[in-house]
Amino acid sequence: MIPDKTVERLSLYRWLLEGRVEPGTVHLFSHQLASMACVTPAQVRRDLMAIGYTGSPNKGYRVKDLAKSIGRVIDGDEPAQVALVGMGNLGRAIVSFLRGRRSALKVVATFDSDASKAGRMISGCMCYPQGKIEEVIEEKRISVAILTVPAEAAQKVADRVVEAGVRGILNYAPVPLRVPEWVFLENRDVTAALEKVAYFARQSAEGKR
Amino acid sequence: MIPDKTVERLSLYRWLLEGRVEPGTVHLFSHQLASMACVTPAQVRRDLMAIGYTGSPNKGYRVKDLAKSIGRVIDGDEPAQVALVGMGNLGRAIVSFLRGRRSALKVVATFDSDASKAGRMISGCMCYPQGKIEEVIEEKRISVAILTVPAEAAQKVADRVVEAGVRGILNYAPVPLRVPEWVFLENRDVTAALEKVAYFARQSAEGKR
DNA sequence: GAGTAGTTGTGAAAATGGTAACAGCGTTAC
DNA sequence: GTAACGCTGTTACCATTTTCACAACTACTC
Repeated sequence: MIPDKTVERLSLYRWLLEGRVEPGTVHLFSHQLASMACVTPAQVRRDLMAIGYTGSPNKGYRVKDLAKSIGRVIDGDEPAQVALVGMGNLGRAIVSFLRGRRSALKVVATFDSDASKAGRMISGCMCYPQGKIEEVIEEKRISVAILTVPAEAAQKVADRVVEAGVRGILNYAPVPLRVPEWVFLENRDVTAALEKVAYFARQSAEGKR
Repeated sequence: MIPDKTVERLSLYRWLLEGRVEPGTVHLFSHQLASMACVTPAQVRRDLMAIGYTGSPNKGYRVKDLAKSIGRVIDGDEPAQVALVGMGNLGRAIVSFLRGRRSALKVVATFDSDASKAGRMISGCMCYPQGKIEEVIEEKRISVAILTVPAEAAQKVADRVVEAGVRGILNYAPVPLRVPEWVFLENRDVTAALEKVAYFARQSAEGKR
């Protein structure tokens, strides 16, 4: 099992390799990739060790090969199907954002409690009424859900998507969720992140005084 | 210095204490707060130790006192001033979201490269042209910046806000940023988060097969 | 007043994540 | 041919974060 943080960095490495590299570059050393990703060379080598990719001591890593190897590990055989629940401002922004990026991950369904949004394409994706969560998730074999619903609704929605078969949740609602231990949960509360940044910014400012 | 993760949880505890508690509750035990926050009781006690708050062995923690103590540590004396750069879909969504929440953090300025947005109130906050970043940040003593700009622009904007005096950056652009070591940086790349969740969701699904 | 139940605060251990150091190996220089 | 160089893969070490376990304490009971 590859550690949490490593997966995140691998995703970044791949993105860098797919277009952020000097055009025409075939080989790359760990220190070059490290510099682009703002991490140490040792970190890069260790991360690549986790996926079993091996470079040559004198050429480094083959850009295309490496990107493909990372893809095999992260994406697996077929791309994961993703649903997003809660088409408020944040939900729509995320859907639009993801549509613009090449990724093996596709948002194939969105849901909203507002019935007037149902049945329409919003931000390029079909929006269903919330009553159809179970039906659509099962039918489309959706395994990942993004939650951008109000705090009050989050736990109930989480319970429903888990019950319907979702194995991973990316939670933007500012509330902790209780999920079974086999469901992977990542919290992305904006307020908490901002308070953390503000706290350390202040620490830094006080240190300078 | 309080550790990174602890600050995030403290922020959550405070939010829970300020309204998610059974009305009329005066005292609270660590296991009750832990249950609400979905962490272990030991974790709660450790976190509170970090801010030097101490409860009574038989009553637990005083709800109001604790919330206030956390606030003193996290917020400091005066609330931090926040700027957001990049009023695209995501930027506007975040500004709206933050406006709706009680928080010591106020977004007091936004910026966009699109000149037609300049000088107008957008999502309830004054939007300035990007040329005024330095001027406005210095004038309003802004110490925290949220970046929701395209990947290509992110490093340049980061350099400018740091130069102007910002000490903490919350980065939503999907690109690693190089900042001086005294600037606190938190990355919130949506794609990376989603790929991570998808990876572990798949692991979980394969384990069950 | 002594005993009991239930909690806190904290040292010690475990787990997790990152860094440093080095053996091994192509490649190049001479 | 061989010595030297520079990089990789890997191991051992270090730092940070979480969990465990338990002494100390307070209220309550009898």
